Amino acid sequence: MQDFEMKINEYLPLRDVVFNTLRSAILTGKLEPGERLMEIALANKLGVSRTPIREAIRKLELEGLVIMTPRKGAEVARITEKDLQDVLEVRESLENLATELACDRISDEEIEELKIRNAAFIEAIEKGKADFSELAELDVAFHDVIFNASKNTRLMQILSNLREQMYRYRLEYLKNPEYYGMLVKEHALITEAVINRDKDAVKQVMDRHIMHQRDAVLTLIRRQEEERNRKQ
Amino acid sequence: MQDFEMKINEYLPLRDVVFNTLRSAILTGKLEPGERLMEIALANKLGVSRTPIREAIRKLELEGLVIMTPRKGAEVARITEKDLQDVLEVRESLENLATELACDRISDEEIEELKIRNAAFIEAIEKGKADFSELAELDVAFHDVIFNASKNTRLMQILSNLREQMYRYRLEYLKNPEYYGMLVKEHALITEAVINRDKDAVKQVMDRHIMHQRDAVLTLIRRQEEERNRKQ
DNA sequence: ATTATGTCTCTTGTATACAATACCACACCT
DNA sequence: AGGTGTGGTATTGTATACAAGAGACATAAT
Repeated sequence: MQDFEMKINEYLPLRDVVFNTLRSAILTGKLEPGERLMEIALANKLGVSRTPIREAIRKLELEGLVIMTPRKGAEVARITEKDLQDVLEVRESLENLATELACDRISDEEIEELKIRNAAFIEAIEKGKADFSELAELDVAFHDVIFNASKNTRLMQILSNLREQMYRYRLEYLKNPEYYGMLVKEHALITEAVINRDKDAVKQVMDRHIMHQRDAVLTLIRRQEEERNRKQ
Repeated sequence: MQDFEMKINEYLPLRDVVFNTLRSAILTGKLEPGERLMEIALANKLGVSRTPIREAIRKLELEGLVIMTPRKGAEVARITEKDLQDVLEVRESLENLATELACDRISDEEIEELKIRNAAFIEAIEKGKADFSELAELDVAFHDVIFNASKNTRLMQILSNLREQMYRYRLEYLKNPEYYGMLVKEHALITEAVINRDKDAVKQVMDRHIMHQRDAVLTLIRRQEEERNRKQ
């Protein structure tokens, strides 16, 4: 268990603070897959009682980030290749839906926003200054504009959840500059297609975008798998 | 607050029993939208302490069935027409995905299962004996075969969640015999198309199936809305 | 040697006690 | 009359206490 700390936010209940803390610790790998989440240990570490810890774990459980076995406790969910494949299959379908809806429903302000985010992402990549998590955030911001433009709350919620499930892997993926050119080009095409409200074009490029991400992530997880096997 | 009781299951933690109890009370309307969920009251009613109640509420919160306002408490989420529209939009896309995947991946045993479920549903409708919730269950069982055949765990999970969000409305919808003929026909077509692994046909009929359901549910919720307005 | 059993400890599950906050009612002031 | 303040009460938030189950280890029986 790597170190992680709580950001204390005066007006958020402790359980939510704990929830956010644990969540991001899991997503960034500070809590490793398979690691047990022991209430007392976490409570001491974060300086609170077991109650908020437990309530936070309940939420993580429902989100699928931790697995509970009754009377045994919680552990960080292990993500298998199959899990990722499943997530990617659903994302492919829903990102498409979101982008098509965005074509119909995006407002002029949102179009401006999209242009700005796109430019920011490109700039960050080309200047090569941003670190990977900043890059990830810029990427998220770009796609969020499209999600929001779909005007479908439920869709946005499901998609951001699916995206978070893959956060770890996406981060690794953004560390590999070999993909940058492709990413920039695809974002540009997506932006253009959405602005023109051209659903066919959007579908094409979005399919490719997700497919590339899929390939990259799967390559990555397979490599990790191999390493793990070699270690044994 | 209508009456509802806990099914006591020896080896499930109380929090999960409470969670399931509250959840189905919400979905079937025994707990009405906007109703406050007060911990002590619920705890007394269900004969447990506040702790399991609170943990159940945390999960319902994440699922979107209750809305929390810090230091004020939880209330049953109000479902607007917009919410339903959003859910239906996502379902449309995902049911399609599931059925297409099922075409590729369905096994011979599952095909047999599908035929059986289809026949059972048709029989129940034609004999007119089953009550509405039985009918709903048979319908669910039919669609579940397809979900399972998609072999995508995440997809199955999201879809059954979305379906549950609409449970109330679907039940009303099944009370109206005017839809029965259409339902039976569509199920038959879906079965046939999946068996033939004919994705194009499947997409067509599934689109129609969901569209019809969408229209029915939206008509319904609008009628309810009017009634509510008349009452005031 | 292996399996069964019992005890000890660690951890979770549940209940309860205590703290803090929000809401409501009533009175008071303007 | 209307707004504002103040206290009391109801409800949530958090901590802790107690109960019970699961795992580990040791010991005894076969």
